[in-house]
Amino acid sequence: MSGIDLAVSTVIFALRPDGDGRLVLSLPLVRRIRPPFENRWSLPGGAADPVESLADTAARKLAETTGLEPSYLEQLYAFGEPNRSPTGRVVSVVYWALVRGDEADRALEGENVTWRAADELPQLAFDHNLIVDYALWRLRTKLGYARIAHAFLGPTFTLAELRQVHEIVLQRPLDPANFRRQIEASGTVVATGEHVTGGRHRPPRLYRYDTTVDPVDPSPLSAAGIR
Amino acid sequence: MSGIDLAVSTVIFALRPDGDGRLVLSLPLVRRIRPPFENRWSLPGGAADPVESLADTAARKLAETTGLEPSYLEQLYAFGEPNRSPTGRVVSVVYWALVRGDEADRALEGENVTWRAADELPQLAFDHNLIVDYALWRLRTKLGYARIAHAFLGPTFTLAELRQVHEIVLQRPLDPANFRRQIEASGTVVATGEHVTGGRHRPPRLYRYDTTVDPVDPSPLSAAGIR
DNA sequence: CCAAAAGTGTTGACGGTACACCCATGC
DNA sequence: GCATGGGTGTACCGTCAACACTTTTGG
Repeated sequence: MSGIDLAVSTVIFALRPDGDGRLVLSLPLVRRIRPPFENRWSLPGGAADPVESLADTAARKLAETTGLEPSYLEQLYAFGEPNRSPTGRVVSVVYWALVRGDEADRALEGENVTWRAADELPQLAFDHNLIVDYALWRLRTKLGYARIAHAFLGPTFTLAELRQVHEIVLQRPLDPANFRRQIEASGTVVATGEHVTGGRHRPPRLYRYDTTVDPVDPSPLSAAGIR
Repeated sequence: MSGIDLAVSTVIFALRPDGDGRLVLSLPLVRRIRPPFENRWSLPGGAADPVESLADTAARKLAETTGLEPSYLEQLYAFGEPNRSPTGRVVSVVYWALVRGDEADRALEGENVTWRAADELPQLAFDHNLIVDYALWRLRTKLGYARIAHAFLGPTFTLAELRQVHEIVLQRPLDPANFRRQIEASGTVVATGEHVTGGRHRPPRLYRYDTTVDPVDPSPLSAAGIR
């Protein structure tokens, strides 16, 4: 009708072990099986659904390609430059998502789905490299003021694990003492009272995210239930 | 084709004098002349253009309804809830814009276009009240960390004028001394060397925005030339 | 006891706020 | 001179980075 195709894509972040067993910020890519950019890797996505909300479509595509559910999902940007697809006008509403590491371990992977380190991506189809760069920038920026790192972890975690998430995403070491105080001051986590034993050191406390407070985003959109 | 209509709308902010001559944060609304929401006020916008970029469409619609050019334009959000229009599925990519006050004085206004104070809006069509709330939140938040207030002013301005912009948008008084130091420390304005005479007080310096530094947004998108 | 990581305490630099005070102009 | 706003100086306070130090486990 309007001559413009509407698509939904998602940048999916997870922390996965690399060859050496070290956790790396990674994302899944899907191989394009038809032109344009045939055989090139691209972001998971597809045509917008006439009935679903855009966020639901993003979550569904995420589940279809990875078998996972997002623990965090947020709209990134609507990309609509006229020449971004050689086949015609396409406007892509892009979301970004976080998935838990223990879930990502059992993620689908195969001939047409691959996980790659976020900072070592091949040349992707369309403008998807730019999109990932922007999503990375948003993730790193938002980690500074919103408490979303727990979305990479399970329901309970130690502060050392939470700090490791920050360190991997931000790519720099953080002072354990100061990190502890910042998190405790934010009031977003509560101690479960349990401890983790088995390490060759003092047993750390277990925490869980406090769901009763702190919406990550105080914007009017979250109040309206829009993600 | 997909059964989804793609629209572009814009929240246009300007500082305009109210009845008492005091500047108020205002925005233009257009009267809907057909169902749904016939005769209701709504945001300027229309169907996405197959050839133009989304930002260009937003700027063109802005010019068509107000006769003005935006001094700042940025994408706000893509609204796409399935039930936001009673006539069918519509996804609206919404932009927000700032226009200069001296331009806004000669803005078009008539039977089907009206300017209203941003915090005293009537009930608008569709979800446009929510959209304006979000745009207001973004404007106020962004004013705190990005130097965009000059977009409301002419090419040269005094620090008192710039401070007044902040005070009106943020709706609270600011300390002139501290405001001066913050702005000067940001390095985003330079003194022209000229002064404004005629006031019953010491003549203030004139400043202009320093275009050589400080992109308002250091995100990868602005580096790629996308607004 | 030793190693290692958890957790606490202390200090100094920095940025923002409050506010006293001086400057330059019109009347 | 006086009122008015422009512009400067300074003290205080909270936040954060740096780092010394204590605690609790496994071996």
